[in-house]
Amino acid sequence: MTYSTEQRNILLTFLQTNPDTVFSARQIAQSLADKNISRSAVYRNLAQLESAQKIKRVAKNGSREAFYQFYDTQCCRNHIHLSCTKCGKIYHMEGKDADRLSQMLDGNEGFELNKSETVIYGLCKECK
Amino acid sequence: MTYSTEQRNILLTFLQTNPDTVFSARQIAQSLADKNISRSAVYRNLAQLESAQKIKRVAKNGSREAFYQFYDTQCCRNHIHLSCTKCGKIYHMEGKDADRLSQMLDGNEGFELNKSETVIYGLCKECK
DNA sequence: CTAAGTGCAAAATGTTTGCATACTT
DNA sequence: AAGTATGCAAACATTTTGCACTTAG
Repeated sequence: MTYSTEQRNILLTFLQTNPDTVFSARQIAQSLADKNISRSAVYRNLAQLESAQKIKRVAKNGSREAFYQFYDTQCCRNHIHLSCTKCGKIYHMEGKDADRLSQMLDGNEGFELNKSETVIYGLCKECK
Repeated sequence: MTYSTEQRNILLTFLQTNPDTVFSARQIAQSLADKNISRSAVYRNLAQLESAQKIKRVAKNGSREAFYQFYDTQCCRNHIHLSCTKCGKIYHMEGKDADRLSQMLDGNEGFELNKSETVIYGLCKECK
């Protein structure tokens, strides 16, 4: 069994409040510096929440830190994430478009897209 | 000016010989253990070759290591990389298909794809 | 000869772990 | 009471750096 602890809730609430931003563990720890949570609790809970699929870990290209974002199973399943390299915002590609993309890869290259692993990078409407 | 050194050539040759595989710095250092190149030269040359755009650094999802692969400017410009999560091979999505994908993102979401930053994950024809 | 690169060991960075203590159920 | 989580400090893995020495141009 996993307990509901103050620290876990602090962490999840923080990520939940910023669902469309990707944070490094360090940024998270920093943002919660005034809260009652230690560095190791941050790391352990990030790992715990990830395997509970409440948050998602993403690799970021220039950095060797681990990055995390809130992951709403309801909302994010079957979505493809578009990440703006300028403003850092995450966009969710809707079902029909996502399916078209998936079908296109499957048809032309015989490649079966893994939607939850893939992040597409570029510039969003606002930034370009 | 940058010099052509034995160590730099060892490194580049190794990656060039395995153009469709992604290696961590550690794996590279290990594979070159019998060659005349130190750990720091591996790291410094990986960085140097990356900024010279002869190799490409990619983030991999589970790991906090840096990964690198050979990057042929001639061949890889304008390609989208498809990475098989099972066998690890990299596939290059050809011009016409890549353009269709790019246009589709631009049209439906107003998102301008960055081809060289994006890696699409999934299962290749052979592995699925 | 000069600028750039090398190897080594030490430092820095980001993350994980052992352990005694505290909290949840 | 039992099982789980916490905080701290120490350990760890990967990468970077300082420095004296070597090599390419």
